[in-house]
Amino acid sequence: MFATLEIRNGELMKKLELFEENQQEIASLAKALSHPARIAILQFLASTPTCISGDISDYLPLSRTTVSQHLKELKSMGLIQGDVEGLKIKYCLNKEGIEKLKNAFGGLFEEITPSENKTC
Amino acid sequence: MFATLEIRNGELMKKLELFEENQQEIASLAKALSHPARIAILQFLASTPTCISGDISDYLPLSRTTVSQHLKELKSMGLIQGDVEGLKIKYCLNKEGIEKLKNAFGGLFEEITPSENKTC
DNA sequence: TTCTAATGTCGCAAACATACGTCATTAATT
DNA sequence: AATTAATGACGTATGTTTGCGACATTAGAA
Repeated sequence: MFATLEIRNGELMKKLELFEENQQEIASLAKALSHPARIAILQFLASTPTCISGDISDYLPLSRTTVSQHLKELKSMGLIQGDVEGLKIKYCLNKEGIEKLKNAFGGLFEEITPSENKTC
Repeated sequence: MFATLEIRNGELMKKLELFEENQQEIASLAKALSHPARIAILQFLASTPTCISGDISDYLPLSRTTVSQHLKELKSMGLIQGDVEGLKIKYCLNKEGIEKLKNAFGGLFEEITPSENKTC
């Protein structure tokens, strides 16, 4: 369950890579949720009746450039999708990604439920 | 639901403070989970039959100092507790903290469930 | 009281994240 | 073809996180 030091290609692995796939996946997903702007974006996309085109930064206290970066991060984690439609881009939650997110955290939460009969 | 620019004490607020309490809380909890070492620590604490004293870094590919910092972070978010017992410290999951974590994410996950009948 | 072991704190360096202005690209409009 | 509007990419400044060795603190053992 817990990683030990390894060498690969004659080089020391990056510290992050010394953990399990499972641990890395959850950590990555958690990182995607670790900024209030990204939470706000997910909530906003969920709250609209259609996928959104147009400037999401109108709804956030951040510049368009910054929001664009947060969108990119959410997209790279598969939590949202952006479909090009002519000059505009329609942003939407990505069903599979959100499902993956829920499952990953669900699994973790089961794993880390403190047992009742633990002697401390 | 979405913050607008505000001034407080004549100073510009920190960007992070421009978001809702709710969004900030989830983001902070997510940040606590955003490193594989911290996931591994939570899993490890959950997996032991008693609370753990002794060097958790023995089980992780990181130095004692680094692990100590990760423990501090988890503790500051209330996810674990460390009870001093003489010279040793017994680390344990913190029931209330884990509960809070589950509720926060549970709430978010409900909120961001993509609706079936959305027109995209 | 001195020594030792368990643990935290400090300070640094390197890596990474955030925020944003400016520029590049491209689709539609004139 | 030239213009405009929507958007992403690039560069950069500033702040935050990570990782760790060296030092400090403290409880108990000798």
